[in-house]
Amino acid sequence: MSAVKLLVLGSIRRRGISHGYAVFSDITSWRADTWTNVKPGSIYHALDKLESQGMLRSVNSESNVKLGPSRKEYAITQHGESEFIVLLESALVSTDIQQFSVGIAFMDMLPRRNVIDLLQQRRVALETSIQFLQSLSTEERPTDPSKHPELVGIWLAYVENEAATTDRILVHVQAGRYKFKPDLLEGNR
Amino acid sequence: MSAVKLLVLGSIRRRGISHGYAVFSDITSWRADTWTNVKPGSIYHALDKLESQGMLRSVNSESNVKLGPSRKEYAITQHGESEFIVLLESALVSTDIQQFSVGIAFMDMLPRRNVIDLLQQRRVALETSIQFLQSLSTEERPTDPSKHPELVGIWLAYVENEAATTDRILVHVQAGRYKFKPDLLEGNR
DNA sequence: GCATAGGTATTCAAATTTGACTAGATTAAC
DNA sequence: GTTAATCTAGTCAAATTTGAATACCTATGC
Repeated sequence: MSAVKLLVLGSIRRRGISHGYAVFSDITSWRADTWTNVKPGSIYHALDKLESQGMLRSVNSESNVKLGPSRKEYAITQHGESEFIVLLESALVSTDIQQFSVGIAFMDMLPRRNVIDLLQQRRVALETSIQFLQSLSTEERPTDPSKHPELVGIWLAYVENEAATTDRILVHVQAGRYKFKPDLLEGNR
Repeated sequence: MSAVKLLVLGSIRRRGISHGYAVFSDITSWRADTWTNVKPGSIYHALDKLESQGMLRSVNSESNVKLGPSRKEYAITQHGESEFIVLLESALVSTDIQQFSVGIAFMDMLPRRNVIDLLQQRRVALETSIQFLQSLSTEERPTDPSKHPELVGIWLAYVENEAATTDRILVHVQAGRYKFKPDLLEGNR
């Protein structure tokens, strides 16, 4: 699963009412097309799919100001809201950089505490990968690719870099940077 | 395009005559299933496709030693050989880590000189990305994701790490590590 | 006043990927 | 010796992604 659904839900959520081309413009304007790979076709497919799953609903906006061909407009449903949160949380723990990027783009939709927790989970998962990769034996004259020092090196460097990146963001978020969804300070529990 | 075609061609090329399940075993044995994402279904699809494009041909091996259900066996054609080289060269310059990994796994099928040249090209492409990402302005209170310091930071760290990784491999290859395809030392030209 | 370029908006066929399923052979357990 | 598990091998429908094509509207130059 790519990050299209999260990107589409997030874009529509921001605007309240939106349509395919606006989602596409958002995504290209915030350069998400370079750090993920979503093409127009995937967006329209995702819109159909999300609507059929009850996460979006069609709205025929009164203020459908014509600037071109007719549009199909959508709004997010309650079901879509909760799906958005689920996808967002899973993106923030994903070791995949594309998923993770989209998660960071929308992280302000969650409370700070929650984000810190998810980032720590990602950190742990990356640490496990580091341990695993370090445990692999390599050979100067590798008999098969799994023993190739450069191949192992590529992936070790990748996960170590992701771990460092995660740590850095964690520090910033813990230090109070960026605005987040207000946390309900719960006196009970 | 994922790295499936390159992986399938490379696996069959190594064995001379092979079949879907053997390709799948190779790929999992050299852990390519963790650093790319190829599932059995994609392999069989790629085999069909490559055959229909004349890059593989069916062979009914005499020594089809039965150890289970019947197999479909393939060998690489001359056309497949040249496609393999094209895909391999493009993998080695790709900034995508999955593509690149597969390229490294098979780099010994090219002459050392050629590999060095391709790695230098990758290095240049990454440098361009670094320059671009460094030129982006960010905001503490980003109005949209493209201005988010952490988002830009994630990608900058990624490409800088890839650049460093490429440099490291380049140094090793230039220093004479690993065996490569013998270079035809050309007196003319 | 009209072609044409560019921005807006979507559709659709084709290619690819995923995930679940089928099924034959061999091994291990009992 | 027969059941269950595992390994070998592949198929197929459904989901997703890609890329090209369509079509409407507005501004611009000439």
